[in-house]
Amino acid sequence: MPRSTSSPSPKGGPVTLAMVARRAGVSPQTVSNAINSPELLRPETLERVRGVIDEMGYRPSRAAQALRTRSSKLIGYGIQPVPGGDTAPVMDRFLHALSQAADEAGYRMLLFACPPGGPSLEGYEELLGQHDVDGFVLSNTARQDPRQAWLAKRGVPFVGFGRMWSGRQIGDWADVDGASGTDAAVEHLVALGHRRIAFLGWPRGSGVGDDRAAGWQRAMRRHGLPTRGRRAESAGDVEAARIAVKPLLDAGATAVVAASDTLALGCYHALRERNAVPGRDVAVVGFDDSPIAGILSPSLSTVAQPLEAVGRECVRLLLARMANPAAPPERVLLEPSLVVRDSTPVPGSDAPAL
Amino acid sequence: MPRSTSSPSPKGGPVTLAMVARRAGVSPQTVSNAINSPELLRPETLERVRGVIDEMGYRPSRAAQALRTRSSKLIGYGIQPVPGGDTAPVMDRFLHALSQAADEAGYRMLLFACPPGGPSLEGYEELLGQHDVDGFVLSNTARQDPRQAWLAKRGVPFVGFGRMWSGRQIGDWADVDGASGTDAAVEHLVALGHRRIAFLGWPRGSGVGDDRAAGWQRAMRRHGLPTRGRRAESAGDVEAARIAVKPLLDAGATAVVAASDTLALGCYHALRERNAVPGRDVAVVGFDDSPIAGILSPSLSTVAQPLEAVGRECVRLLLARMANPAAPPERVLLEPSLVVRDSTPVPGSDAPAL
DNA sequence: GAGCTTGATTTGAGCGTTCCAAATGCATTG
DNA sequence: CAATGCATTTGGAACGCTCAAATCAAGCTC
Repeated sequence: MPRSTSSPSPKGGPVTLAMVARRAGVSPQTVSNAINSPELLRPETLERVRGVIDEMGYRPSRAAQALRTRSSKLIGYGIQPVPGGDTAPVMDRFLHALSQAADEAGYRMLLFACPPGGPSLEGYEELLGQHDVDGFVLSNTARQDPRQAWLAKRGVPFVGFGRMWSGRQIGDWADVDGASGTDAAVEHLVALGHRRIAFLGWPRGSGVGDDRAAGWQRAMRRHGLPTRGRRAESAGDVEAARIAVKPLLDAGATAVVAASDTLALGCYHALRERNAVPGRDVAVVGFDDSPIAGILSPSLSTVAQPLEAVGRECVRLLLARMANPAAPPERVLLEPSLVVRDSTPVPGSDAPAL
Repeated sequence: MPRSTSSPSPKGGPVTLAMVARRAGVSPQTVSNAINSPELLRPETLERVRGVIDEMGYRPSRAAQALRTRSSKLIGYGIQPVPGGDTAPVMDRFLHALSQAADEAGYRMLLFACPPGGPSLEGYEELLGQHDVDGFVLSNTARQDPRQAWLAKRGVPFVGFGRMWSGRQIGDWADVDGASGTDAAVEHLVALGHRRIAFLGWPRGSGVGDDRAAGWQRAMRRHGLPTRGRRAESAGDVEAARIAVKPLLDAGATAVVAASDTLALGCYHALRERNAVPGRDVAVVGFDDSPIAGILSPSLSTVAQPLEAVGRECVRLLLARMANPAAPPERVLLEPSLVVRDSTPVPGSDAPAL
């Protein structure tokens, strides 16, 4: 039964609460209550008012609500230009999840274009017009960055996607348990019979990278497998990875766990160089499940982050914080999941065609 | 000279216009004018008021402004979940450009999470709370979709990223001249000495795909090169492309222009299959300059869309439309640019190492 | 010096909503 | 019958800002 939706635009202005009230023969406050506290109205009044609301196509003005209630129902999100571009898809999915979760809670995401070259705090000062947003979602919060402290001091509720790896922990966050992901990757490879499992990561000191390395190390230890000489570090690009992984292959690794899909791709290149086939000769596992993972040939097994869940958690944490600013900080660690593809073929399945 | 920025949060509420007025010894309206129409004030008054504004850290309340001026300074943008994921980086960059351009004009981007499975119009009805946004940016407007008509009827200003290929043209848009991009690709290949240049595209009927095909065809004709048997169509995924391109290679094509980087990748696979090397044996040009283009080996020459410019244009067109709703529609076509990489080596440069 | 223009500032009202306190009706009760 | 309780509804007032019109002080003209 489609609502009438009589076109309201040709008329003068938009339909206001007062117009609805007049038409329904009640006071404006009653209409307001019909929307915000229906339980206060007598059922028959409620029904009548609702009927008029529908009939007139009334929508409360967000601006007026925001002014009166001091709540804009907006959540800020600072997007940063991604230089390499390889994490863009990840952030895109995250943003989507965030937006969806926010919508479901009656909130909207408001974008703040952080200028390239890091979130200059000076800009933030100007950027965040006090009342504009009810809360903030920060991403890439790996390291202590000034934004947290700044927002905390301002009393603006915020939540981070990502732990803080250095400095004092401030505020709530949701993050993905990277160690658990690489642990699962090792577990998977061990089950396939691998024992010489190497790790290709980023230089130490990056919290995210160290976390992922730790999961590999932990799982290796658990299985009594040696980690010495099985770990290499590389910059984030394909070429650096190709070079960095060589010693690991020379040392006879039969499997490589990489800290990112891009690094895994470097590994592919290194293998091709020596006429070896990823998946057949050496197993490779990436991290992030970026679009390239599915596109590579052979397709790349990788650790997928539960971005939808992270988005939901971020919104949940943020709303909780807004409801109770004094509550103790809450931190959520989510489990990633291993996506098995052709670069780690399970025995019995067809070897990947090259 | 850093502004004082005395922390305003410990105080009671936020600083209001009236407080500033009282402190500066002027009327509220004068403070308002100091911000919105500085030229109305006597220079010395202006300076004094500005001093107090800075000193108190005053920021106008967007909510109150929006209520009074009936303009939220918000631009809506419907983000859709990208299924394949390979255009995500493109849209991510576009969104970024959009946000940046909007910021510079004093606007902010508000995200609408379009539910997966197409923009259900019913949802839009609920989604767009009349006053919420001043205007709308639509993307993926390739085909006539109901949103345009709906927004037009509602009197909501909007601009599309992408022409409408079917149906009546409605409203303003900015788009990238795909034909010009593939034309340039052919031009480049011809300059390298190629004559048997094939085109690998999507099935006919997709406006964007036909546009890109047309550019290839046009350039081929211009050079008196035959196009018969040099064109293949494929679904958008790598595997389909790998298969679809085979006949073109069999027919002796020395170069392939693809309608997307993903299709180009399929082409890479097909070449590898026959022990040919992209760039050395057969030149390949993609479209979109997605992250994979730079990551592939050999790196992929591709046509890059000027997304930053498109973003700026979208904002410009939208603002113009809002300023003058009755103006005739304006449409802008932007030139993409060819990014030459190793898959189309220029003579004299090193052949790409495999 | 009366009248007119110009420039600078103030006054009053209202944007559309929700909060607060008070009023209304009506049944129950001392 | 007056008093009490409860459920339902109402009347201002206020949120912080800007628009339109009014005021005030000079500066000019004749």
